[in-house]
Amino acid sequence: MSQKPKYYITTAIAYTSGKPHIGNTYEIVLADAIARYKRSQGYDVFFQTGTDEHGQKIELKAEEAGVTPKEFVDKIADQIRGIWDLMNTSYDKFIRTTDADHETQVQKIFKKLYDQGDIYKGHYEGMYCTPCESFFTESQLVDGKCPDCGREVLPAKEEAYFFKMSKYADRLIEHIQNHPEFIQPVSRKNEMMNNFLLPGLQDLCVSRTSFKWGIPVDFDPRHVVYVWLDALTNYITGIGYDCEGNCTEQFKKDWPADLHLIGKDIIRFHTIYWPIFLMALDLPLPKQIFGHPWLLQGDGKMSKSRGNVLYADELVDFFGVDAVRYFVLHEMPFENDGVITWELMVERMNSDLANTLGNLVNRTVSMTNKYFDGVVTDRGAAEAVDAELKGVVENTPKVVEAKMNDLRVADAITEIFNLFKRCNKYIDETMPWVLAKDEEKKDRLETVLWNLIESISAGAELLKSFMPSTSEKILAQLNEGHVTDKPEILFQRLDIEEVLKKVEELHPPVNEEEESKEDENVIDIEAKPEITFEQFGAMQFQVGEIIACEEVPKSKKLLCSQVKIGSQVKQIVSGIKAYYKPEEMVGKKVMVLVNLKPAKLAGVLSEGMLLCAEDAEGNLALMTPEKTMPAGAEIC
RNA sequence: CGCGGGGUGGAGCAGUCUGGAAGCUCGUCGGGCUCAUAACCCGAAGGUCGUAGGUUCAAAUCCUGCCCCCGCAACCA
Repeated sequence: MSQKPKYYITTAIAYTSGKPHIGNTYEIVLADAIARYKRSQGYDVFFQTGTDEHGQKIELKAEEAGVTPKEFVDKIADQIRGIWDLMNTSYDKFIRTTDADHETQVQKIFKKLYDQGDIYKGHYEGMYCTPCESFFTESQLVDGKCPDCGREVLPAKEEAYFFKMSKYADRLIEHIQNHPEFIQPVSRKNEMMNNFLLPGLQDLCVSRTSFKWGIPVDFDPRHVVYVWLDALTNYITGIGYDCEGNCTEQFKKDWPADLHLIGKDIIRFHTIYWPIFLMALDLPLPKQIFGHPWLLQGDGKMSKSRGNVLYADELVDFFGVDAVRYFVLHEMPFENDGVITWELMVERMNSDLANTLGNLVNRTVSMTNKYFDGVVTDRGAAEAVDAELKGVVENTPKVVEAKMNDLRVADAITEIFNLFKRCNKYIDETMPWVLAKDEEKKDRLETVLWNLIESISAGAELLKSFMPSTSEKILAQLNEGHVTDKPEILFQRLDIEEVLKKVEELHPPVNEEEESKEDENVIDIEAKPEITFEQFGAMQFQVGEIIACEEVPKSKKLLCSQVKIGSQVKQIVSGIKAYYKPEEMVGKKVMVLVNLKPAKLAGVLSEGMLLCAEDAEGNLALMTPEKTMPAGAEIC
């Protein structure tokens, strides 16, 4: 029997729709650092990660690629696993939602929840966005398009199973209020409570009939289990949950999870739906859910046309595995999004890794070789200056432990590097090269070097969880006072200009003109069904002159315009505040859909629609007549 | 009055709960040293702590108004 306390940590499972970028990779590295640290603290750690492989999006992508969905996800899952391995992450289990035992168990869970009345059959009606696999109500649409991706949506109605969320809401609210550590960072807690729990939970759709690539509902095979009941349950199926009661020993030991590490975008699903599923299954809730921030590109969002998408394997080619681990762990603050740029990485590489740490090891090994042929022991020639160094060495593990317990991984690393900085200072304080000139100071010199080796080794030991192979290399070079003949360069300094040049060669920048040209030519929108001339004729378009315009109070995007059309004036509200100022609207002649049924927007009546062109980024441009036309002129 | 987070030397952040000489990393400048990867150590310059008021012996910190940024929610005819 193991006496060690257990620690079960998971990452979110990665969606197998494409190659993961550095932001996705961050999560697994963070989890790995925590897992390794807990192991070093004597915990019996189980660390699970994996892939989420079902859904319509994958079905479509596979079709495009001309392969079966299974072939498609096999390839991507391999790729993801390859990157996790490249990053030297120590996961114990890589679960895939296409694993047979997971699928079986999800079917059983679905059935159980149905039998006990938590899941019921109803139907879903609304506008559906295929790429996002989401239904939206009419009112949620943006310009009649998907609010998430901006693409076309189609009206759809389908039979579906729903989960009764409201039944467990009170219990969940109570749990969250009684366990302040449950949602991390705490600022997210309020967001969840105020926006979702307190106003009342909607029932959650848990099945689909619109695609096939999913786990079939065994008692109603036209349905497949829809995303969250399939994906979230990986945390229990992966360690051997069985809802008929035959759970594995491992499940009994490891559940509930100690930490679900997830991105801040899916906090809602993990802090609301997941706990409620668990309540329905009569299982204890995970102890903590940490929604980590995102790692962002310095100059805006990643975009392939800008050639600035960062991938882990590419960064590893430039910097090496441990350096990349260091960047992502160190640059990520606890609560706000972190920024990562080539400049920043080179700076960290040079100043922290090469200068502070690498050079420290190098000079220590060199001096030990030079003065003592590579072997030193403690001569006991202590002096007052040693005490401060020793104090830092003794204290750092405690500080690191405190930081790690709060999941402040970046801070923990900083503490370790402070130890190395203190070592560099110690060298200047003791000036070994001066001691070396005086034969009588030989013992003191040896003691100084011994203290250094011991201190650096202690630091390297702490570094193990964050930069495992670097830690090993340092310990091997110092080897308890029997140092290597020649110091190995741990991190080579890099020249920022050269790096940027290479990056540019790797990703030739798309120049502005080409990019905009590309945008113009490249926009394809989903084709709508053909209409008749009569249908077209039903719509009345006219030129309107904007005679007044003001912002709609309390709305972020709306402008309210008075539009003169012929002899009448209509009030029209439009979502274009981000692109036009009210004063520049006045006087414009624009294209208006006049006979649209009036509606209220943010409480303001709108009696028509100003027509705009929209590019791929959602930028809008008003349509205006190419020659001067009077207000009210018909557009036909 | 939808909810929440934030605005601190050139850059990135800590400090705010529990008022009491404004701190860290990088960069810049000057000095020291030479064991070392032009690395290391020391020092300096640089901040109206978004803004306007208030409380206080004392405010980055507490209170109030306002401006700006960012999430979530709503909304974009």
